[in-house]
Parts: sequence; structure tokens; C-alpha cells
Amino acid sequence: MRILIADDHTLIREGLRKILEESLSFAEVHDVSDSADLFKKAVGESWDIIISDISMPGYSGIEILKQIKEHAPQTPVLMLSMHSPEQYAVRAIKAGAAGYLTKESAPYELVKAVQQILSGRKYITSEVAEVLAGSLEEKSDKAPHEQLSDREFEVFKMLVSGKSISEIGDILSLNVNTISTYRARIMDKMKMQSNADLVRYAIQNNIV
Amino acid sequence: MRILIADDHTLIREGLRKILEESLSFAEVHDVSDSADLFKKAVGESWDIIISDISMPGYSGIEILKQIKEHAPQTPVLMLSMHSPEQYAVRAIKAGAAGYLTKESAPYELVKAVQQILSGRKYITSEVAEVLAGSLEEKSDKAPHEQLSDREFEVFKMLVSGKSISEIGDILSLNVNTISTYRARIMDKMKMQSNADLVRYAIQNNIV
DNA sequence: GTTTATTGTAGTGTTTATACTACGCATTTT
DNA sequence: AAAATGCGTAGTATAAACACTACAATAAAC
Repeated sequence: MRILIADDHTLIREGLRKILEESLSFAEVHDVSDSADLFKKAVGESWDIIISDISMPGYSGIEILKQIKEHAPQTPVLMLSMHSPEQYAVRAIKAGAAGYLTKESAPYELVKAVQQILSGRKYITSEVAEVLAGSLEEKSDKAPHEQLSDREFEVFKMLVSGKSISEIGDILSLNVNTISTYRARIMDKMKMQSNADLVRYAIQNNIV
Repeated sequence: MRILIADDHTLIREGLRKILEESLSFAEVHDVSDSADLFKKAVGESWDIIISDISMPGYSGIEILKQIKEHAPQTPVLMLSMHSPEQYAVRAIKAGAAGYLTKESAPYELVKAVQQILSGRKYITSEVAEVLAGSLEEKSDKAPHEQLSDREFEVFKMLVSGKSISEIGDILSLNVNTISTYRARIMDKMKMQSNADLVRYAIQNNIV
């Protein structure tokens, strides 16, 4: 039973290893500390399960997950994250993850997840399931910013560049309230809560 | 030998516990998962060492560290962080930490640090030492965010994470205007014009 | 060891943003 | 063809953010 752990923090990697080894004595646990190694090992060797942190330096966890799923589709991948499910769970599951756990989870949950996944099933916590269900309501198959209308996107870019609502109004010769409405719709469509989220999204998706 | 671990992520807490228990068989390891509990236990009971994550929800790690040092000055505190030393090490040491380790550290380093601190000394890695030394030089060549005071930096992080002025005021139990003033000073010191600039800076400098 | 700069804190008055609502015009869906 | 969305646009009322000012407590410098 070969398990591969990927996390850039040694302390966490070793902690996970000990938790797993204690409960799954038959496990042969290997680990990697960055995206490149993860990818290389993930597709170059054969694993019963891969447990990977979702936020590692370099490529985003989701990106690597997709790569792994493309080259080794049969290997189940359990994603671990520091973030609440809203952030990544849906994208992770869509990208083919066999499960999604936050680091708040109890050790026994990790073990349970691994066992369940090893038995060929997925492991979806009720928390994730809820988010997942919500995501099915809308047709959110498009990248968030692609759902924006032209005007909305125009405003989005200006917000991201640091312009205030009223500045944008001036530039576009529109009422402040109009811009506010656009902003609200942008937030709604992109499921974000603050301008900071928008900026982060824009940088990470090279929209700037 | 009583050790107290503080981290909001169960998986990490348990991992640390196992690492410690394995190498320090005489240790009696307890743990807490949030700032409030940490503070209560830290000053209410007697510990040989406290190991605390620096970024927990609620109060910032530095803030709690100061509190602990005020009420239980003799208890050594080893700070753990996800971030590279540049971000927090100097602040932590100044606030009285007995050491600063990142989660990239190897388990043996954690154990070594704990042992050294238990023997009454501080544990400063060469990495941290370097940053520390650098911080003593002229302040002109400091990175923009290093010029911020602790409070300012705290507010900076919250702004960057998308929190509004009033939310921050609530969290820190300060008047909105106070937070506004901090923001103005941050903008001034960092020579930036908008929250978007701050977010960009934070992402580019891995402060998130 | 007194001046000077920095830090933590808030009040006041003004400008901005937000929430909620609405409405006509296109475009889809049924 | 009728009904439901989606989009561009604002008004009003309320909440939040900002600029400016101030002041005491440290901390640093001279």
C-alpha cells in the first residue's frame, strides 16, 4: 500500500506521516515537498493514494491535480487545504479529487478518508457536499470572470486596478449607484466578498 | 515536563504532538485550538514550554505572545509559522519569543529547539539570526512593510485579507477612526494609494 | 535628560459606498 | 407569443470610510 504525501511544510508532512503510519500499519508512506516533485512522482510511479496540500508554492494545487488526473487518471487524490471548502472544494472535486479535507479535520477523519478512498470510493464530508450542492444550482461551468457582462468586466478591471466606485463613475460618465450595482453583481457572480478577493483573483488569473 | 501546543488546525496539532511525544517521552503534551484558550491555559497553568502557531483566528499570534509574556513572563514560548522569517521573526523575538521556527523545519529541528529552550536558552536558527541582524541596520533599506509598527502590520494584514475598516475595529475592539488612522499611516509609509495596491504588494511578497 | 519622533488611540465633519428597489429594453426559454 | 432572465441604468436612505485634528505615552536621539 503506497501513499504519497505532498506538502511544502516539513513539519506538517511528518505530522501527517505519523498519523497515517500509526493507523495504517501496512502503509508505505513517501513524501514530496513541491509541485514539480509531486508531478514527477505522481505520474512516474504507481500509488494507491496521493494526499496533497492544495496550496503549494509554484503551480496551484488545482492545476497539478488536473495534470495528475490527465497522466494518471486512476490514482485517487485527496486534497488537503487550510481553507474552508467554499474556496476550493468545488474546483477540486471537478478537477477529479477523490476528497477534500481542511486541516481543521481530526486525524481520525483523515484516516477514515484514506481508507474509504483506498476502497475505491470518494470521501465527501457533509460540509463539502453542501457547497457542492450549491454549486450545481447555477451554471457555474464558466470561469468566474467569464460570466461577467462586458460592462461588469470593465468595472471589474477598474476596481482591481484600485479605482474607487466614484472614480469609475466619472470615467464612464455613469452614476455612482450604477457602478455600485455593477460591483454588487460582480461580487454575486464571482462569489466574492471584497475588493481584495477580486484583486487576488485577477492577479492569480493574470487579468490585471 | 508539561508542553502546551496551540494551533487552530487539528491535523497539524496532532502531528506536532506525535512528533514531540516520540522524541520526548517524558513530555506531557496538552493542546488548545484558539487564542482565547491559549491565553487562559497559558497564564492559568504552569508550563515548561508553549509552542504556538503565529497565525490563529482572532488575535494575532504576536499579540497573544505579548499578553502571555506580560502575565507569565517566565514561560518560554516557541513560535511556529507558515511564513518565512522575514515576515514575523523579528517581531516575535522582540515580543519575547524563545524561538521562531517555520513549518518547513524538520521535525528534529523542532525537537532540538524544544530541548534547547527547556534548558533555559533561546533557539535562534541561522536563518532567523540573519534576518535579525539585518533588522538592526539602517531602516532605509527595509522592505516597505517592515517599517510598519506591529499594530499597523496587523491592520495591514486584515485589510489585505479583505476585511473592512469596521470589521477590523470590531475584531480589535478599537474605534473605527483608529483603524482609519492606521490605514492612512500604512498607506503613507508604504507609499500606496489603495487597498488594491496593498493586496498586490502582499501577494507579490507572499505576505498573505 | 530634555527635546523630538513614533505609536496607539479617538472625535468631528464630509465624502463615499452599500443595500434595496425599480424599470425599460434585449434576449432566451417555454 | 408569452414569460422569464439578463443588462444597463438610477433614486433613496443608511452605513461606512476618510481627512483632519489632537493628545498622551513611549521610545529614540541629541
